[in-house]
Amino acid sequence: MGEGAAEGVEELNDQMLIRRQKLDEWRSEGIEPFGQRYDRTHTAEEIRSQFDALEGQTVSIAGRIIAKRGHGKASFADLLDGSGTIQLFIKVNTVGEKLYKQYQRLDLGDIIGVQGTVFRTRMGEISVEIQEFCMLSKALRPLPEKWHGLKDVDLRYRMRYLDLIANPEVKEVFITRSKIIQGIRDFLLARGYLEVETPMLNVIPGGANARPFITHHNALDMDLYMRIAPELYLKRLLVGGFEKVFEIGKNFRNEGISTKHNPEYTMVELYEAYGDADTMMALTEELFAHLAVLVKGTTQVEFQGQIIDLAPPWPRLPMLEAIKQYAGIDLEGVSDEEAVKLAKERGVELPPGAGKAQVINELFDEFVEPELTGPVFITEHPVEISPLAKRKPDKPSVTDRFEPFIVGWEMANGFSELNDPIDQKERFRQQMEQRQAGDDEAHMMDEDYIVALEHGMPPAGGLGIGIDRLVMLLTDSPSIRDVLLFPHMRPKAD
RNA sequence: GAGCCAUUAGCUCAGCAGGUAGAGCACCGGACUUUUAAUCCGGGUGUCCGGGGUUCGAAUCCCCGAUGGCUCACCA
Repeated sequence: MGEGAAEGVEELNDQMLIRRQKLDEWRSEGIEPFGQRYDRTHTAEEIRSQFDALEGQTVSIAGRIIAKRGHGKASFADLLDGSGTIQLFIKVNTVGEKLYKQYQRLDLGDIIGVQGTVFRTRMGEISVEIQEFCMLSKALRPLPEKWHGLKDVDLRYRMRYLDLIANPEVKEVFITRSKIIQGIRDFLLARGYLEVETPMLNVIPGGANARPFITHHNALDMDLYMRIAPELYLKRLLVGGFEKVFEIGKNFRNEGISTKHNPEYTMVELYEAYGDADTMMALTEELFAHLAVLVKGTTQVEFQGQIIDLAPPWPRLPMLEAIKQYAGIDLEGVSDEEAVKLAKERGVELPPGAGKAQVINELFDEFVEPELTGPVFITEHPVEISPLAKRKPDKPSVTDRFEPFIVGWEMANGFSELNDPIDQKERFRQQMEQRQAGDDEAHMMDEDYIVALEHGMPPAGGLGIGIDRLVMLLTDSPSIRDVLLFPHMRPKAD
């Protein structure tokens, strides 16, 4: 991308040519259209909110011209800055012929600095009457259409800056995203958590069942993996004596792209020594409700027409009970063979060699998950699909794990952390078997992590929350691309 | 990865019983000293996504490809 333009291969359309001509006109008058620092006294929003104090005063503002309305010897324009828009007014007998002519040369999209007087027009619009203005940046390409905005989703994602200019509501989503992430950080810091950073380049990718991206380190001449989760590093920190840690950052998973999946996505993972799954469920409820109030002012959240109340406490539903309830199949005490038979009777496809754990997983995904408007905690996942979670003391075939579901999506994942190194090694061994059987998402063996556990890790609760989905929920965005500034796109080949 | 749909001017979209393209905004020229989707007069600025094919003739029909959207599959 950009090669063509850089080499001047790209053809200029009439509007681009005219804007380049205007660039030359500015320069022929000794004015550099790509200007310097500009000291503003106010933003557009401040002028509007502080109008009573500012009326008749001289202010300096800066921004992008997004509309012009000419009336011969007087003109109006709309100036957009980071706070919003403000109307500009200019009269030839105030500024003189020369400046007025220069004003008329301005194109939509140009960025200017304005010194002028605050006043209200006959129609009641708070405005700034230009006394002086200067060029800060010349726009060499036209903006998208003012009324319909930029609709082409391909262009919106590829040229997000235009989307942000043309569709102001898009900005709001990303402001909310920032508030949510800051809200999570504040919430955890206030509870004594320490924010840490762990490697994104991994020798052994762990902490999740997923296919990783592979990259290469030249000096070491070795392949490295982009992390699929920070979990195993964060738990090493529990061994080291940090008792409450969290990390906010990207995970990378080499899997499909959809309205709910982007190859790189943002997670918060946190671990609390001496806690357990119950500690984490309580924290999850509180955090979600807190964030909803922070960005919406209420725990009642509307998503695509349905109202979800995030106020704690959320119901807890063991996986087998959920399957009984939604699929009408009771797997309690059922053998592997019987479980597989029951699933096949319901038309569920299973990989060869699947056992009861896979049956539970498949039945849950197919019959239960879409029904979970929630919020609800699904608990007691089979040990086979939870290789890093502690077993329930009274029920060793399942783990002390939970996943909150809202609007049918898995929003997070948490459990009491497995701190028995011998059990952990055995779990890894089973994962390796699955790997050898062709499951390339099964966990890899991490001997170094076992060694860490052998030094003693306190019992702990752990939690990972998919921040993108959380932002989707709280901004009523149906696609993950709407909450990512630059979602992954194929390069445009032409 | 599979299916369906889309791609026409800078932007938003018409045009698709096959006769080489139109509108609004933007842009260009002109008028206009309080407009706000300003208005009025004049001007269409185009690789109809790309490449083949059918046809006297293709934006339109067929095939291949590119990109995007949705659905499904895998996952969070």
